[in-house]
Amino acid sequence: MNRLGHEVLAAVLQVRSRSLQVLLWQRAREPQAGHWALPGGQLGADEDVETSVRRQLAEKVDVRHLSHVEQLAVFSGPDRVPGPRVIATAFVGLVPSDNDPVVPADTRWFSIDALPETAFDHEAIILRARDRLRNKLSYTNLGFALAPPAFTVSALREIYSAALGHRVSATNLQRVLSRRGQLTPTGQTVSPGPTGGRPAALFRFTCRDIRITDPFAVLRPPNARR
Amino acid sequence: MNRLGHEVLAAVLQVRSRSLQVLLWQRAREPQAGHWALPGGQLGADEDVETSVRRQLAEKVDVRHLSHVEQLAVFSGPDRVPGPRVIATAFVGLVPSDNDPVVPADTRWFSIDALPETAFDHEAIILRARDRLRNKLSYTNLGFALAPPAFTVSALREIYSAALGHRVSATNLQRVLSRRGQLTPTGQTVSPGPTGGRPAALFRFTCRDIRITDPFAVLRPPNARR
DNA sequence: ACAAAAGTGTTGAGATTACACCCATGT
DNA sequence: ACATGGGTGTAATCTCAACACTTTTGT
Repeated sequence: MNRLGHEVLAAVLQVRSRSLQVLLWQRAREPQAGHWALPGGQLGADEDVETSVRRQLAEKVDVRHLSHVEQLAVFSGPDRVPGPRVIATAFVGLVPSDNDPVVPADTRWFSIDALPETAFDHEAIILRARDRLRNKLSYTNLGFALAPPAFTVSALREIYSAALGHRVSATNLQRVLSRRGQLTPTGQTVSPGPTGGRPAALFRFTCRDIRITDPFAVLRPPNARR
Repeated sequence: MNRLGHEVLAAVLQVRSRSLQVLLWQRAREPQAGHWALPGGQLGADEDVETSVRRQLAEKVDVRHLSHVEQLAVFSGPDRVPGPRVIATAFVGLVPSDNDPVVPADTRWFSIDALPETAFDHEAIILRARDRLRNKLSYTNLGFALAPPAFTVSALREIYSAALGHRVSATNLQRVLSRRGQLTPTGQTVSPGPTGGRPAALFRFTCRDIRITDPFAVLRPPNARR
């Protein structure tokens, strides 16, 4: 049987400083020393790819910060890395924006809009991960994975704006998520800053497991009223 | 380096006799002789997974019949097949419903609602493929991959009904697809059957490359009217 | 004429954006 | 009082399902 190397890679995304950022580490050795790479590593003998990626990520970030992990795609070009062939299963990982996990010295966050020189095919993986996130923010409750446990609508607006790459209206964001039952008020409020203003109510996501909240409006079964 | 077997598998789907069917072949040898399996095979040394799956499928169906092929997911449980470990990259393949490709003697179409005894984890792959197709029919133009080059709205309704698993109204199907610009009239009509009726107009899909036709209605950029 | 199948008109429900307006707090 | 940020009311727009109605054919 033809036997091949197999690695898992993760694009770990977080909204930091109002921009969508990805966690990368700088390669110390050839090939491509100095280039920035996605965390990951070789698939172990007794683990599936999901288990493996969580194990590999533990070397870069405290896995307890990861609010969501999902498969993205296989990258399998015969020459995607130099040397012996390695197939990669790529993942998206998400970290809520209030966390600031400790990361190793060779590891940094980069805004996806200003990536450094990346290794191999990792830039393509990062962009695919970003697109996946943007799509799922629209039709699932995936916001829970980017938001802190409790938040104001303004704070949530910042997160969505950064992740989607365009302005989001706080008014309408609250209404859309509320209608879908995604937001639950905690009952608490936050006192306004020194400049005044009405105290903001704190919310949390009703459900912290991914689910489709916007079943596609078209071509739905007859008489399937929500 | 840890080296593993890697195979590609495809759930080739087609609407036949008003039901969504999948192409399976019957295993002649152990393990699981007699069970029905997805077409596929070992990844070659100099091909990526997309290339490989098309090559493997050529042994079962004339590849020219395939209107669309896309990655589905990686299946990587360490014991998903007996013997040495093999990781599978699974695909969805689609065949337009007017084709009846010649298939080998050990190969048959099965309705997804009445699967035979399947091999390994292939049933899970088939069901994932079905769900992927159903979702994409709603928010992309993927219907083109199931429909013949030209068709009446009734014929298209049959195809969508079979693929989605529920009744679809011809009236509303035509309106939704037309509004999205997916349908182009050919100008031709089909003469009615012996029972009479108005002649049906023939349509074709405007575009035969997959694209998202229903950009998610929510959380779209400000002032982005279509 | 009548039945059959195709296609159009129309209505009502629901969702979403944009924007005006009201609310609660700090200075 | 007034500025500031938070939150609600509401109108205009779109989309879609349902169903009545019209059109075009064969018998």
